Amino acid sequence: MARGSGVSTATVSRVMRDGAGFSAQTRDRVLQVAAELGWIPSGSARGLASRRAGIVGLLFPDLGVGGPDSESPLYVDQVIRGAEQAATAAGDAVLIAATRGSSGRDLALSVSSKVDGLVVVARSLPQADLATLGRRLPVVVLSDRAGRLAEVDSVTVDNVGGMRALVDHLIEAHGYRDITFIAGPPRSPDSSQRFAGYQQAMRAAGLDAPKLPHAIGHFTEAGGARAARELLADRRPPEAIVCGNDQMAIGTLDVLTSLRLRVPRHVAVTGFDDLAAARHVRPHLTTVAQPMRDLGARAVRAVLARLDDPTAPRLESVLPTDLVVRRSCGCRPARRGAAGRSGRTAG
Amino acid sequence: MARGSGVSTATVSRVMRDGAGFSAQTRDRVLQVAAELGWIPSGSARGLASRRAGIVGLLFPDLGVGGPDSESPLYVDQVIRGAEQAATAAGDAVLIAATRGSSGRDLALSVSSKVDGLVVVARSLPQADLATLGRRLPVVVLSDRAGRLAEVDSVTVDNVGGMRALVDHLIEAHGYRDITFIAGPPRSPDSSQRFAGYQQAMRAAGLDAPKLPHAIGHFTEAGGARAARELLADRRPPEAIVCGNDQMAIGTLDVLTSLRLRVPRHVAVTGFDDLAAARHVRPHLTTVAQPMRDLGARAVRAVLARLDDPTAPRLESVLPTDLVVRRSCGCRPARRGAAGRSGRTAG
DNA sequence: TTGTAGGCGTTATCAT
DNA sequence: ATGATAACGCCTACAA
Repeated sequence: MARGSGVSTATVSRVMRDGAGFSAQTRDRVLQVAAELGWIPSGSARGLASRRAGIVGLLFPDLGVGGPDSESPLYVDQVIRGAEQAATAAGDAVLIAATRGSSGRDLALSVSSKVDGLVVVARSLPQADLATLGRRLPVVVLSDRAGRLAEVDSVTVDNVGGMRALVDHLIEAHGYRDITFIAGPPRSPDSSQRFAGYQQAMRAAGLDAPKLPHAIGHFTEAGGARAARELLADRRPPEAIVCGNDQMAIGTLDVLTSLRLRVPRHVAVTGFDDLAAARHVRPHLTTVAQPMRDLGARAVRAVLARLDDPTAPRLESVLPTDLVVRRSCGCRPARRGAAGRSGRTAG
Repeated sequence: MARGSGVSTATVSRVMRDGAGFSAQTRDRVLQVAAELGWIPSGSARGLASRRAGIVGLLFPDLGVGGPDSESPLYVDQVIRGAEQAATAAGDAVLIAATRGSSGRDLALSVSSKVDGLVVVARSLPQADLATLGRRLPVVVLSDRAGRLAEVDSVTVDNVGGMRALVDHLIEAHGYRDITFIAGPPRSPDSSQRFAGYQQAMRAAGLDAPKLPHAIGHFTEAGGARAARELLADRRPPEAIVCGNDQMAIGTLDVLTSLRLRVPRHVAVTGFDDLAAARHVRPHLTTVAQPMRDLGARAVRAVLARLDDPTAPRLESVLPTDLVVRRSCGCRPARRGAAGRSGRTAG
């Protein structure tokens, strides 16, 4: 009827949705009255009627459950930014929630009720729940091939190829043969894929590849430091220490410094992720860049696409990684301004 | 009626909301059927009927508009995490959206329709829009005293006291008198408050305080580097360079290194924020810690509180900051394990 | 171009 | 403890 102006709710609705079917005059009138009244359409009512909330959910893991220091993998921040960008560009919004320990299932249900689809970052949820959720609404898993088993779409990164390119570089450009690997959590898909890439590179060069990582660093700075300390207690330093991510590499660098071992002169060190910290740490960290923002953006787009076409074949997108050569592997610094990137990995 | 079990929608509703008024038997039955069907209540319908979406919105600025490199203040990530934690703890969820340039108003409206209340980070929105929004739903501004003018709640940080404590330290503990200030964007409230803190400390020590900052670094690493380069082109290095945030301090460190000036021997350098990078950079950065997560958490709680009691007096919360003394100011490193913190600033 | 009216899936109020 | 039944505020044919 009259939202204050003299038109029907239908007309107001048409105007507010940018649809067609009204005169410019009517539109101006409606818009003006709305502005005067500070009136905003109700998202809930709109969502109910159109069965589309205009919201995509993003679930990510919060490890170190509980305390104020609870922490998620650092790359999650970038994923969130990428997701936000893609969603906003599509006129949607993103809802975020961190699953903490066993409360994950309840949280997932609560979030599910508010969104049209879900992006689930690796290790946020047990696989069984993924499959269940996937039957109710579009679900895209990130950095986790569990999607395949749960039969939902997935967007991942070429961990194997990235790590392989990195280790190839250490072997070919620097001639290292004695290369130690510090892994992340045993059950992390990212970690095991990266280790596989390391094994492949070693074997391809005719070197012995261990069946298991030399140490476990849990993807944290402290964990990496602990792993490095243990490694070096046993034996003389290897030629290179390859870490499963940047945070562990940073912890390793600290330990080496305190042991008066110079990097890269005495030992080379590498990471994975290319966090901002990789450029701040000394020496600058040679690592593998993941397109973290793009990961988030693509996952959101995949959700939106699935909403449009529920029958499309399952998506299994693998994004390439980039080898980023800096000083910690033993390379000389590039000239100022040179990017220091190379070796884009195929998807 | 029968959602598959044999009870009315009313009963299902009661069970799903954890309310009372049903037998344990009925509850189990409803829950079981729901699980079997994979049924989840509709958030939209629920929101419409109860006029409560269970969602809090978070608006933050995305500067460097446009390109894939668009970037927000780094502390925003932490604010988001804190907001998520507080919201989840309260059974709500948080919706995030970055305002990019002039599209801010539309985005704000779109988000407003989907949420019960809004947290608005400084510089996301023109002040006029803040006031307008504030009339429609609870709005809490973050890091910006604009809240006062717009008559909405605000949560800020004691920028003045934090910077003052830092500069006091430089003057008293190190005896510096020639202290240069690199500021952020001219219209940033954070920046001008920090400059004011610097001025206060200088005057209190009987030193000359400039009316304007010696240089402007726009809160970015590149901007800080540029500012440092300009400063040092003119004159011999000052005893200390105080930067308005950590990112500019990091840029400044790079420039000093490339000019073969040692920090802190030749020049002391300090930051503000205590980003993770402050501990990675060499030398470790003396800075002022802001409780960024807490900032986000409190803002969300303020929104929720306002929802409960619309008539409560306006909230103007100022959180204390912590002086974090590391090596870049000239202090010797603390013993391992010592926190290196001191000087909590009053609110 | 505009209005009318049924329906979206809950919650909340009354009954029973 | 449970059921029936109006709202809730919008969208979407359908009609004019």
